[in-house]
Parts: sequence; C-alpha cells; structure tokens
Amino acid sequence: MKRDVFRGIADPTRRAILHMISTAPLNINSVSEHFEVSRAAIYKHIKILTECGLIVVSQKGRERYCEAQLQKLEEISDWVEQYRELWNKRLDFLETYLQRLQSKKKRHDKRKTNR
Amino acid sequence: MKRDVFRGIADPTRRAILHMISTAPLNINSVSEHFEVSRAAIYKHIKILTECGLIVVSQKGRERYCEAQLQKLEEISDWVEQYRELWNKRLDFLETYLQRLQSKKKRHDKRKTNR
DNA sequence: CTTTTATGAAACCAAAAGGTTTCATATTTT
DNA sequence: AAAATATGAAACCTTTTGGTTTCATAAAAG
Repeated sequence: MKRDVFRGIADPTRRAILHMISTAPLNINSVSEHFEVSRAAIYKHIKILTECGLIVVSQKGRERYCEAQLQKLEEISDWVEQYRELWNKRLDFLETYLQRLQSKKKRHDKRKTNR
Repeated sequence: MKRDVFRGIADPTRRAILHMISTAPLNINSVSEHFEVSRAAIYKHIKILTECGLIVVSQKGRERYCEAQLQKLEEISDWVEQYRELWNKRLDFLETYLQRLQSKKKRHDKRKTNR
C-alpha cells in the first residue's frame, strides 16, 4: 500500500525509529529492543515507514535490515518551504511595527521629561 | 488540549485549510464552503490546528477569523533539517561511486578500441 | 537433527480520527 | 421583533491506528 509521508512522520514512535536508523541500518529486532512496545507493534510501524518510502528493507540471512531513506524528507521540506517567505514577511511586518511603537514611546517619554 | 504539530499537518484536509488561509485570514464558514465535508467536520479540523498552534482564531462580531501561524512550521523544518546533512552525504557517496564506475567503464572501452 | 532466533502474519481489542445530524445561542439583517 | 447567519457543541457512527497475543516458518547455531 502506498502511504502519505506526512502520515508516516506523524507518529512519535515512527520518528524515533527513523532517528535510530538515520546513521546506520538496523535489523527489526534490534530496533524493537529500544522500545517499550512489542516487536509486532514496531514491525507494523516499520511497515508503514516502508510503505511511505522512508525506509527500505533488505534481507540478509534471517535478518532484515532497515535503512532510512532520508531524501524522502525533501517532500516535507518542500511543503514547509513554500510558506517560509510568507512567515518571514509577517515577522518583518511585526518587527517594523514594534520599532514604530518604540520610537513613538521614546517621543512620548521625552515630552514627559521636558514637561 | 495541546497537540503535536506533526499530527496537525498529517491530515490532507488540514494542510488544505492551512494553505487556504496562508495569505489572508478567513472565517470558519468561508473555509468550510471550499470543502465537500460538513462545516462541523471543518470546525473540528480548525480546532485541532488551533490546538497545535498552527492557527489563531479571533472573533469579530458573530464571525471567527482563522489566521495561519506559519512560523509554527519552523518546528517541522528544524526536525527535517537535522537529517539534511546525512541524506546529502549519502547522495555524494552515490555520486562518487557512479563516477568511479564511469571512469572504469571508459578505461575498459578504451582498451577495447585499442585492441 | 534439535533448538534458537528473526521475522511474517493472523485474530482480536480499545481508543482515536474523521465524519454526520441535530440543537442551542449569539449577532446581524430586515 | 422576526428571520437569517455564524458558530459551538453534543450524540452518535464507522474506519483507522496502535497495540496485544499467538502461531507458523525459515535460517543459523549447537
């Protein structure tokens, strides 16, 4: 089944799995040992991660190694980046607004001390 | 209720809502008119988006305007960026590997033509 | 060959998600 | 004041999620 990568990273356990195998592949049992939940539960998470392309599994003897496909995160990155300009614009606007407020306050304070 | 921003953007309808209000705030009814599902369903999505800080709602008369808080996406961006170096490294590795394969092939071809 | 080990997969379960319809309430409009 | 509009919220329903236990199977180790 094909899956949405946004759904893939929605679960904290799946993000933890991805992090665990981000530098080097691990077999399924080794991954599951680091978690409280059962191996079967982790197996399902790995299945989902595979279905959305964030992991590739390769068999070696009786073990199956999970390798992170971090390039797939570009899809998330691209989605976020389309909004960066917008949120920076807003922050700039806020900044100039606050600066104006500041200088207005200074003028006001000055008037007060001159009184 | 406090919510996870990763869960917030996991649903395609919620991403669509966020996109719709990314440039200008809209009241809840206007948002829901653009979707097939009921207003109540959209209302719930907006509630979730609010709970994870991706939207701020402000009342004006009987209407409630939803404004996107796109800076909140920085959280997603930060998470993705921690892996960018890793995935670039892998891509570099692949590239040099392919280059070596290429030059090996060239030498091989040359030998063939010289024969 | 027997026993471990690593995994796949089925059956089952509770809670969460995503939806609907319906009704109450507060603001406009007319 | 009456009607229309915008929203909040409850009650209810189905599907999906995330989890469990159990059993089968294949490879590796003794």
